[in-house]
Amino acid sequence: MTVRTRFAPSPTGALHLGVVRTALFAWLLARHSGGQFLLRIEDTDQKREVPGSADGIKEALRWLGLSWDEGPDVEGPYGPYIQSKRLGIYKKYAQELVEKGLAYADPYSVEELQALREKAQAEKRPFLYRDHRPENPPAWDGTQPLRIKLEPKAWEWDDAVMGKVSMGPEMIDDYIIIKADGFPTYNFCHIIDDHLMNVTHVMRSQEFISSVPKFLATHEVLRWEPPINAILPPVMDETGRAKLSKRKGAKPALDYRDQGFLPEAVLNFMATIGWNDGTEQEVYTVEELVAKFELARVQKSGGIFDEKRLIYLNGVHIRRLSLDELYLRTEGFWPKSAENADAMYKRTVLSLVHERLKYLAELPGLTEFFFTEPEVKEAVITENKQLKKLSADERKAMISATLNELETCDFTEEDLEKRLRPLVERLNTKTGILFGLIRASITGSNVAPGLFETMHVLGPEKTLSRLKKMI
RNA sequence: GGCCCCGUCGUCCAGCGGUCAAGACACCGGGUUUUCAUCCCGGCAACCGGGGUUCGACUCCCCGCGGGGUCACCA
Repeated sequence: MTVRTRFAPSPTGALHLGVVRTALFAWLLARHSGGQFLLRIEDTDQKREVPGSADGIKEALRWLGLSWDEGPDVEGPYGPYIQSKRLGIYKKYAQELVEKGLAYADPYSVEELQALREKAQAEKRPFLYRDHRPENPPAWDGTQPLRIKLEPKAWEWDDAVMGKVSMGPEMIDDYIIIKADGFPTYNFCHIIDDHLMNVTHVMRSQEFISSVPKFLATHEVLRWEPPINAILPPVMDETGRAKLSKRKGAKPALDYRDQGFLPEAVLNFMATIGWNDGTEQEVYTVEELVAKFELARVQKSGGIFDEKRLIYLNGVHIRRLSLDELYLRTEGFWPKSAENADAMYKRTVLSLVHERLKYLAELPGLTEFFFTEPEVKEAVITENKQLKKLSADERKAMISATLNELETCDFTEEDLEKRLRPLVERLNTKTGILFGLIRASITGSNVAPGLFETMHVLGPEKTLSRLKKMI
């Protein structure tokens, strides 16, 4: 049996990382088993649809490399893969159920229903629609909601992640399969699609677990064999008190791209919330994830989204990149002042900050002074515990001596070191002080790459003029 | 509230009846170093509680407690 999984988002806004994790696990299972991964757009709620968000979702998936074998833009044998284009299919199945007496029109108004619900709540008992099933329902003319008739019974099933799960008959009720606007509900049409598209493993996040009996019962009514269900543990926000959601401020996935997070790092991070391979390995390439992923090792308990860990992993993945590869990825992240800079020069600058980068948006802050004259603020001196002890005259004297020494320097790293180290002794000071002063002068910062390499890359002209400016 | 799921360091997690309860992130020390970062050493820190079962429970069972989810013409 070929494994077929799917990711079926609603185009109601940007994709956030909690949802990405669901997509990732489905994708990993398909890729691991050499099966197929489908993308299906579930746009049956016209009111909530956000124009353009389906494109945003696809863009995010492409950025992450979660490629789909069938879906919008990649037609396959079971298309279309957009639910609003499949309305006829759902209607056909609905009609069949009506004819068999397995579905019926709902005669109640929204208000009447609401009143019944409130009454039940006031009496502290669960509301069940089936207690109010109309005895002689009106013929379904398509303007009333259509309900499926489900037999109330207890269900027990095997979930690929949670194991044995059971729920009582109160979890089953006649639910709406076609809304008054003619669109099907998720509960109904996703089952039809998953079946028709031969999806073998259906992954859903934990919020759906109590709906599973409903899905199973629907399969029974349709006389279909249900797929393997897998409930994924929730990803919680940093407070640990709520599921990650855009309402709670989860950032869109593409924000991470714009911050300069690498897709492989994001995938690595998300995969290890709720899954591990049982070894001590923490850093994975995407290929390794594909090779090692298995549903059986997916955790039952939820995990917190700890961005610090993502940042750490991103740094690891950046360091693993070759300089050439990293350079390719930095496009769009350089400071404005680097706009017309020479590619070779930028590449060299990049080599100096390669292992310091945690995410690419840090690039301007780390490299700006290589491209434009830094402003040396007073604070750079006063906030440096070594330099603030120096008087202005002492500083001038040191810089003068440095300028003097560098006059005949060829500005190779070796020569710079050969000149400046002895100067420390001659000036009767400490390396931290002299080098710190030079660094502040030429970079405008107390934090920068190694001094000699920085001076070498900057070259004699800029270095000397910046030093002179300090006097 | 009913129902359901979950419960190991602050965080991600290993463990699957017998371990000094491992690793990583974060944090704190120390080393390397001209700063930062990297790298290397070290430290802090956990089995929710109570009952069982057992020669022996983090591991199995029950009851609490805690957290999350769900009870829509949303997905």
